[in-house]
Amino acid sequence: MGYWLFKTEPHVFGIADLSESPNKTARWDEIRNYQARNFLRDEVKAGDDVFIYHSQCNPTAIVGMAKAVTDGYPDPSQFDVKSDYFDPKSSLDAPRWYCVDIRWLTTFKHAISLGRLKTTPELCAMALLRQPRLSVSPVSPDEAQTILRLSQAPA
DNA sequence: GCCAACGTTGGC
DNA sequence: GCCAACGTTGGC
Repeated sequence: MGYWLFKTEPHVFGIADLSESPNKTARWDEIRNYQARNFLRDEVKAGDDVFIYHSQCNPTAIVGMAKAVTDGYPDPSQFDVKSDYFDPKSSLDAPRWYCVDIRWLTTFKHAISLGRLKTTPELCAMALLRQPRLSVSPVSPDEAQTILRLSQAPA
């Protein structure tokens, strides 16, 4: 079972939107970056755990967890001519973009700020810190355990 | 709002 | 296939 980190801007869609209807799933879509796409298409599997990270806010932080309830599948928005995310170069035969459905699991009592992540030695190799612009990134099992430990106590 | 880093596009 | 120009992201 894998661990991932998904980034989102909370003023658009954040952990509060996920937890609002805890039994519903949310489609994590509109991702238009090839590296992130490759993870969604090839590696994200139903049952994987997903850390949710809030960007473009203060403080930026890992704020909770969700669970992937599907494998990655073609993002419908790429076929919707009315969508801003419509991609004329994509086809049903050869979809270019992928998405995944997730369900809220937990909202951390103590969000883990980017500053705290950066000063935690066990996390120095984290993809989030190495490639800060990548919106879907892998988390190793060791990193996941460290993040869970940090979430249990304030900084 | 600024700016650095990074990703994408398109002419050649 | 290179690379300059341009667009986007995201921390601050």
